[in-house]
Amino acid sequence: MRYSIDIDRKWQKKWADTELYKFDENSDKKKLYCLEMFSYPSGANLHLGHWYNYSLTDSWSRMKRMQGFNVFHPMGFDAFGLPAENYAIKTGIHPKDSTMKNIETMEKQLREMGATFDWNYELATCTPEYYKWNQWFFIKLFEKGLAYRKNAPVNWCPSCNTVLANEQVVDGACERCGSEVIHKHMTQWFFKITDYAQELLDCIPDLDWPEKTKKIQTNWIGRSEGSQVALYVEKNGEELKDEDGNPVKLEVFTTRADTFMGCTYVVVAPESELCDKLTTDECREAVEEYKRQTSKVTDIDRMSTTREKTGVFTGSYAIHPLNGRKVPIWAADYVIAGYGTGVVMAVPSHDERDFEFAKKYGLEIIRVVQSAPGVDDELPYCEKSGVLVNSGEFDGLDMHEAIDAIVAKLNTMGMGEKKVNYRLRDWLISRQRYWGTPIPMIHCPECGVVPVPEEDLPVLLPYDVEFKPDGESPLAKCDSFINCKCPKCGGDAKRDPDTMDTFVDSSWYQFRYADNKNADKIFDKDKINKMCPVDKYVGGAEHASMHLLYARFFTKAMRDMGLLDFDEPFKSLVHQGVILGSDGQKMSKSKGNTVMPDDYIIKYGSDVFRTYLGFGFSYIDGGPWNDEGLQAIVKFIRRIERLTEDVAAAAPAKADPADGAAATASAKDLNYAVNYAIKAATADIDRFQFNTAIARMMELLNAIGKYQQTPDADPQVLRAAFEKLVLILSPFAPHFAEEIWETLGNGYSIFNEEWPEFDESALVLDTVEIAVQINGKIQFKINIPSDADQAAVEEIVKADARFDEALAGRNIVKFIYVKGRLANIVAK
RNA sequence: GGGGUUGUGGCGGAAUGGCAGACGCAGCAGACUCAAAAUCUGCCGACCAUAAAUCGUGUGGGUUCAAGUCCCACCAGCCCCACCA
Repeated sequence: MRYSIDIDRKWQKKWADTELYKFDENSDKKKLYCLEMFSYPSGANLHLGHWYNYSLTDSWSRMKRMQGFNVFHPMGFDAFGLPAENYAIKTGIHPKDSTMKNIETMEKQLREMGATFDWNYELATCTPEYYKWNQWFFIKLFEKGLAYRKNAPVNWCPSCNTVLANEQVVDGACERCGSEVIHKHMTQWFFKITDYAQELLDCIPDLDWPEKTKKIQTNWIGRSEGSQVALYVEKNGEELKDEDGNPVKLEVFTTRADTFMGCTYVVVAPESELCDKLTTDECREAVEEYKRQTSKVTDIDRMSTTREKTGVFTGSYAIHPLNGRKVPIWAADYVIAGYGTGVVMAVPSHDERDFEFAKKYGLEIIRVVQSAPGVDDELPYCEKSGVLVNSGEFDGLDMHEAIDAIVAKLNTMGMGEKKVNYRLRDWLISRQRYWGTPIPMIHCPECGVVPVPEEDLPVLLPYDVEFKPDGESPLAKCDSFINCKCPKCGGDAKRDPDTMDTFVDSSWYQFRYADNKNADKIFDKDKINKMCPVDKYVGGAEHASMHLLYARFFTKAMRDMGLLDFDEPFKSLVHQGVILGSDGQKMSKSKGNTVMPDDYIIKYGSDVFRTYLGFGFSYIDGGPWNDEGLQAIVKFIRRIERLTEDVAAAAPAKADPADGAAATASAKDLNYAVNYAIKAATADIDRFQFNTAIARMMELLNAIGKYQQTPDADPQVLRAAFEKLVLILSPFAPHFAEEIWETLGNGYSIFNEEWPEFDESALVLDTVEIAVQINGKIQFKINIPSDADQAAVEEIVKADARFDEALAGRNIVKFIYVKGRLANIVAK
């Protein structure tokens, strides 16, 4: 037998013909839902990242299948998105055509991987059968008040006259034409994920997720406990009032209400509506100019504490509610509209950014906190401890008491309260693009915003659309799409011209898989409760904050709508690492450092490639590509091939390595090796540590080779050990293992065999070598009975002549024995 | 700027706080061979002629009987930051 791609093809055909991996919804085995993050069909070929993620997660799920789980393992495509549209703009090939073609190619390649996907459950998000339910759910969210419209900035290229994605903005310029990108405000749809901020936070500790991912989510939600305080506004010498004649209040969130008496100015985000309202006629021109400047700066740069602060006076003043001080209101870009209330109280004496700004613009600086009474610390003094000064009735209070006292006082005036703020912002889902789910809303001049009636769904994405960028959403230019009748009044109306963020598609696909052909419902509740949540979810760590949070939000919203009965979509999560180019850089076509899996598959077969991916890297860390180690697997597979011939020649009668154990010492050694390999490999595969699992298999192969060399080797014992090796290797080399199984006359299929169990008693050795240390330094090694207790070990060690020599007359202070490992003697 | 993360032989990488370098790749030596390939055996962190000893997990501190592992500071690299997916 000689393993090659032909063997891959032989078994792929047989698996397909016999529907070996067909999922049985009615099985009474325990359900296990194993899911990899689905892929975006951008290029025509599967890249190395897909292979790394999918092939090895498939190995994991193959083991689970052999362990007796009813494994649900579907695959599909995240098929809407910007790249297909960009490709279309460049080449004229319609996104639907290129996407469908890419999906076809990728499906074929995924089959060539030899994975256990059941293609009956496939889905593609760009099909009306799928996106209909995006629209349906959008309307449900709208009905619940969880979808709403507000103004938000977009990146705008004034030259191309179009909206740009962040990735299309390179150093503040349009990637196509190089013009300077500005921020433009548009009315857009948001999902109110902030309603779930607290629950999203509360459920994190119970998730079986990587700690770092939990940390990222916790920080992303960013709960902070503080206070909201308010100031009235004076504009042109008069109190500013709203349309109803009520005084306008500037609401400010702060974690440092204790410093409120030191507030000497207030800052508003320049792009906010509030800023426009506050700006006086005299200052209008300067503010407008400043807004033009800031519209070019990214949020990340704006929040940087090292960047030089800039700002401009709005002409209005805020009135401090406690001391009546009239403080100027400035517009400055270190405050961001979408963040908190978009207004900041500035206390230059106790905040670095405020201090820098105040010094630059000559604003007043008043110390209100001292580290201890009478100590004039250098300003800004930002430590979170101290006592108050220059704060009238609050002088002398500890700053923590002062927060309570000041907020309590403000509260009696209706000007402040304790408040929890979250860094998390609502999810902006409108995209001014073609290749996505149309937003199922109608804008009627009479009735306002009206949802499309459920029976009219899906709102189909039209095929013939001009999606070249020229200033409008592509759908807005498609007359047959955009013009419609209002479902309420029947009058002429227009559809929403935007499409949804593709993260909407990927926030609930994990549920649709389980009921992917349901034409009547988003999914059947009983079915989803039975099949979901996902038991093991595997994908890139780059999704730690957004995709994974959005999917959790959708699950909770669906639960509250009664669509399903659990709280979290993904019980257990693993992130595979990133395989970089051999230059240590991220792989990209432009850098020319990509690796094509197909080249290796053709040359070595998919099993060699998969096993190498498992062996050559720490799965969770990834690392630079290097195929030198591939030889390790080539040699490993060849050795097994040769052994197969030897073993197949022996009688097929089943024997256990343990049977021979009583007979010979060599058989006993082999039996130990078999059981150790099974135990360790099983545990390692379970925790996605494939490199050490395969290392244990190599050790077992070495042990089998050694046994084979012994003169008294029993062919049946050899065969039994070899079969165990093939079984535990089978998840990584499925075609190869299937071929061996057939060669051995063991029938079809090896994947219907049970995963081998190990025998703990075979792992108990009579003696064990331990290290003897004095004060932590190794002196010598010694064999002891493996069941010896500390007293017995102490006696054995003390009786050894080497011990006296090493002790050199010192006294024994303490004797520590770590079972089966070492003895450490503390000596003085 | 904020958040996350990594740092171990020539290389990929192992190591529940317990003998650092498992398992391999590459390399070196030997066996087999007319020869080569393949295969098999042995060696393979530094220092050192060799052995012993000593040193050794980015740097500097600390905790501990014991630190690659835990804590603090620093250095270097990588990833993410809300319109890429």
